[in-house]
Amino acid sequence: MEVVKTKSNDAPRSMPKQARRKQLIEATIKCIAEKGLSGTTMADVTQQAGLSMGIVNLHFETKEKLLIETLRFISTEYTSGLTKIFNNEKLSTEEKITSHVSFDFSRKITDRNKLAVWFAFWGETKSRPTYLSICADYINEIATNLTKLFAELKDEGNYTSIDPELVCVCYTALSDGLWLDLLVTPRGLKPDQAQRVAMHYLGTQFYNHFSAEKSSLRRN
Amino acid sequence: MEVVKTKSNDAPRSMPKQARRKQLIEATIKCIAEKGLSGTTMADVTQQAGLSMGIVNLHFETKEKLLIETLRFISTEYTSGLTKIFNNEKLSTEEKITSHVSFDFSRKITDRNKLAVWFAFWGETKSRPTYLSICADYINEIATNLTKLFAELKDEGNYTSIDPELVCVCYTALSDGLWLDLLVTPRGLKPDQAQRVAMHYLGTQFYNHFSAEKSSLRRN
DNA sequence: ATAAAAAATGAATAACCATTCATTCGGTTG
DNA sequence: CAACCGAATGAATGGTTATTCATTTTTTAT
Repeated sequence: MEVVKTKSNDAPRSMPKQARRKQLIEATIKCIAEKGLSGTTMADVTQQAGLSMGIVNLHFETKEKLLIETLRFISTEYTSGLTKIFNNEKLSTEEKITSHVSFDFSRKITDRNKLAVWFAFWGETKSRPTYLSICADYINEIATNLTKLFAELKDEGNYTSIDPELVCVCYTALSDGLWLDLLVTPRGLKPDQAQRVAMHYLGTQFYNHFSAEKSSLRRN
Repeated sequence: MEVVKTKSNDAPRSMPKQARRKQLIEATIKCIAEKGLSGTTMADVTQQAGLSMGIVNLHFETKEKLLIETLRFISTEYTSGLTKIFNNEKLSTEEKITSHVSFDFSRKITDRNKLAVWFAFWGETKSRPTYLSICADYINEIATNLTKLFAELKDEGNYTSIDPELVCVCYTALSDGLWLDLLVTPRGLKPDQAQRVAMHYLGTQFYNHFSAEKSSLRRN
């Protein structure tokens, strides 16, 4: 058990409250991965968290709000990771792009529980526009940033026939598809192989920067 | 109303029975698209079909079985379309590949209702392996066929450094990601633009066959 | 035309599940 | 130590929904 320091009178109660919320969100992620979005009940979540039935309504008011906060949680985790890379002054354009790709296929992001949550929500966006509205902003921001990076690298490398926007759309769709692959066929591609596939595509565009020499699927 | 000929005594009752099943499956597709997998009730489906409550249990025994048959229906529709192309003796390898891509982004396949069903099920595969097992066979078959086509085109065009398997994985992930895009942001890419993105990638591999001249996103 | 069989209906049932709230718990304060 | 207060509990509630099946309607066979 953690000992929570309540000496300070600035944020005494809010800290433990946030911790509870995070605990419940993490329980929710696990439940969605194990039982699906439709199969996840309040009883499941609270039991997974080792707490009692009423706790979710106490902290989130409603099941739907818990789900929304869960989606927001993984969205924020993803976006903030990428924003950090994009704003890192120490990295060159090329390094930012490779960092972006590495992040996309890092353990944190390709965790199958989280991927299950992503796709559970994507599968419901048509019927529940709220889910989409949570992600819409970050999707646009990431696309804008990534397109900028591709445009910069195009200039730096004197590539003439590259369409940065097209490359961004293509890369984004490719990584979405690779995530789906990682989720549904865990016996197939492994994250590092998926990353190599993504780099293989970027290698076709920025051939002087991302050599395709080692992008084979068959690797020791 | 259709007039069903029941003269023949070989398959008299089975025809109308199949028709009912198809009617219910189509109602299910619409409901899943409109209300999500978790939000789709028996009452919704039967009402959508203009029939009475008990009808699903009569024809499918159980809700779960209806869902499984619905997934099987769209899987079969997709696979049989591709198989027809692959087995069409009149088409050259190049034509088979372009037909494959055209099919992937045809109206029939990019119908947002059907895409919603696809991703609704993908979002639940981790918790319900049955859903995956329905698709596992066809996924493998399609990958095998497509890899073969890429290998053939590689030989025909004397491309030296192409890895057909890698290209197949990359193309497949790319089209999955583009479908997701078509589903969640219908204001964004249109099917024909998505198809151009897919061809843009193939153009990077088979540059002598699939010219990249008109793969820009911005098109009248 | 009539009987028999099949298909369809929809009210009733039973299971499930989100939410509520009276009560308990644990810690802080005076 | 006693009074207080927010956090947590979990049994009870009420709404929802899959499934059943006795009855009705339609089709087929004689």
